[in-house]
Amino acid sequence: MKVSTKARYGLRLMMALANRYGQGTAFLKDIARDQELSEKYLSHIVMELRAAGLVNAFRGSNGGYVLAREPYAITVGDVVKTLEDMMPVNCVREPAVCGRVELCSANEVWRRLGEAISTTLNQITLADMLAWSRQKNENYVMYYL
Amino acid sequence: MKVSTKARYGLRLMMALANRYGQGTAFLKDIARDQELSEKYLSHIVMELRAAGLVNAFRGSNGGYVLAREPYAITVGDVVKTLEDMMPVNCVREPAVCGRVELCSANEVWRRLGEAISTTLNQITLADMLAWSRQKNENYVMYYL
DNA sequence: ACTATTCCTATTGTATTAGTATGAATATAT
DNA sequence: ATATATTCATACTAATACAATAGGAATAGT
Ligand code: FES
Ligand code: FES
Repeated sequence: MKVSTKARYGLRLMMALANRYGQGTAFLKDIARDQELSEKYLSHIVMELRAAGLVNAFRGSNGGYVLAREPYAITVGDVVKTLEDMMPVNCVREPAVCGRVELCSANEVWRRLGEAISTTLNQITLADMLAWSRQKNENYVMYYL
Repeated sequence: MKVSTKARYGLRLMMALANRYGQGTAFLKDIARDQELSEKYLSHIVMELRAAGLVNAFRGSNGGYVLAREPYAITVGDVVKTLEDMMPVNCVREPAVCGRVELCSANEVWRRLGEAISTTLNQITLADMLAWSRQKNENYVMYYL
């Protein structure tokens, strides 16, 4: 039960964009360098985020990416669910997978788990994360002064 | 973010034992047949459950397995956490994995997610599941009479 | 002794995930 | 126009984790 690196990288990418929201587009190249991630791999990820309407893309020289909405209007759930399936088991949505779902009590366990996961991630916005990050950064700087 | 089949099978195995709790030992062979799972594969799983103190084993002819505690005293969390890691990301427990955890706000997201997962699974007992299952079974039988 | 079970270790198979390669399409700037 | 810098699209390869099997040793009843 691990979240994929795709989702983790995707969230970091979104945070990089959130962090400079309002300051124009960012090149994938720069984000990849800053976050120390493969640009090629990130390009797959950002394309999915674009298809999901979470970022806007501009092609050509001086192109780049921007967040499609303000940070408070994008949740971690939005990001994660476009990059991987947040339902921890298939038989909740497709009862056909396990025979005799009517009799299976495990099904209810996984349904509740799925609900807990999405509830948790849906209630954290990128703006929340920005606030945490800035607070952490303050403490960090203070500590090392 | 899927729960492994190991954990899913393990839970079904535990439910099979819970369902006949108080009626002596069960052979793995029979459980495997009833649940339509590979006995070989189940044998790995049940060994881990035994090592975790969730089932007791008896060797030799007329051996078998029994639940180590009463169904209300075993949670789904107990079962799942012995069969896979319930923490969805490594850097929560081992901050060294990602550099600069102090500055990373994603860390807090995964910490909360891990908490939601274990809270959810820890509060469901095998007895709860038995109750659901019996209720479902009643409805099922009624419906098809 | 015989049989039926659990226990142990090693190996193989399979699917998913992670990452790379290559080049086309597109927009800007000179 | 041409050069350049970016995103876009598709195909391929590599690495890892997961699922399952194989073969036999240990153990305990009959
Ligand atoms: S219906 Fe899928 S776990 Fe039982
Ligand atoms: S510290 Fe692990 S996600 Fe940032």
